[in-house]
Amino acid sequence: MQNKIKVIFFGTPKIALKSLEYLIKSDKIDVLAVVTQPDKPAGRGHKMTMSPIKECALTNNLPVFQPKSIRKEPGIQDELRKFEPDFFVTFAFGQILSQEVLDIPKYETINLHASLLPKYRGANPLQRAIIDGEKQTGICTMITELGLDCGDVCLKEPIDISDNLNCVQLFDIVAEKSPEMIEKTLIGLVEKTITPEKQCENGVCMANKLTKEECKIDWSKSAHELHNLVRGIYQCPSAYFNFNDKIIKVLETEVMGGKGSEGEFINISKEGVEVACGDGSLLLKRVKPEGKGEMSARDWYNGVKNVIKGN
RNA sequence: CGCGGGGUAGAGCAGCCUGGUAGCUCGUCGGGCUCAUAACCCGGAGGUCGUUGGUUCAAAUCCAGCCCCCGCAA
Repeated sequence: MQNKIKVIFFGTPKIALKSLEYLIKSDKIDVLAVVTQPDKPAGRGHKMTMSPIKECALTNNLPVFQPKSIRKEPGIQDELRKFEPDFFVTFAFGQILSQEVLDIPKYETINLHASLLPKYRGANPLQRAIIDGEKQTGICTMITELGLDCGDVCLKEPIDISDNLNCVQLFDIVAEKSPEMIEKTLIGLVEKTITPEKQCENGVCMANKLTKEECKIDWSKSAHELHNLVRGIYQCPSAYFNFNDKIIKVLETEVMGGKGSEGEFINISKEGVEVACGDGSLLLKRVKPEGKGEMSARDWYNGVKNVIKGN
């Protein structure tokens, strides 16, 4: 290949960071600019915080654009057009593009989506796949079209989900595998060795945003379902239940076969606290009570016993 | 100045309001019981109560400052 492929990278959270870094270092790709979400007040104290992608762009002296909504800001669109990019690359950007935006690059806009399309289109594909107990998910690169994750698929790579894999581990796997897939897709499209394929419309399902209600543990559900929920939303934002008016986040569990009334602590052991569910029981191994750090469920119970006695 | 919880033995907590011998569960060490045990019984070690200063005859406890950890919200 004679010339580097000129791209503008659209992304926001950490999962896309390795991809951006990789493309910047690549000798086949030239990253011209970065588009990311505006800085926002975040965290305790509401300090203004920039996205991980912006930080990376700044340290690499790349121009950064932060539209509130790229669709509604023709000024920024014009700026991007001036770079004469070959491609736009989007990865967890967090905004919907418009046709005017899609028309800017010489070739296409490609998007990376972490599911085996057409399954799990939308906001939370990784977490949804685990919550649903899927044994496999994957990563797709695709041609971006106006609908949500509905464009033709370029490359597809499956990822197995083992029984105890949590979403943070899965994020890491996706973050790790994505960079090369993006590069391959770009090169493949330029050299016409990749033919994008239409998605089969039969298997479409959506990965909707998680609601707060979904994150609360309902002990009438089966131990399997709850185990999947716990690992599916591990640390972000974590499944929880209430105890003594405190939120107790559950970080690690194991499915057991114990019996008892739903929500009852049926056994305390070195391994943790076993709680009866609608079907089977769930062994809580690691928890994080409100205001406290992460601890083993056994330690938590040791402390909480005191308070119950005191009441 | 977004709202809030917390820092006490290796771990998790109580005690603080109403100052006066620092306690509980677990772990650990030693001993006992037992065919055996992660179960039970007996005993031991282990804490300048985050830090600095103030009030007091006396501060984990009251007051002020500082450091650190975390939940909500965004």
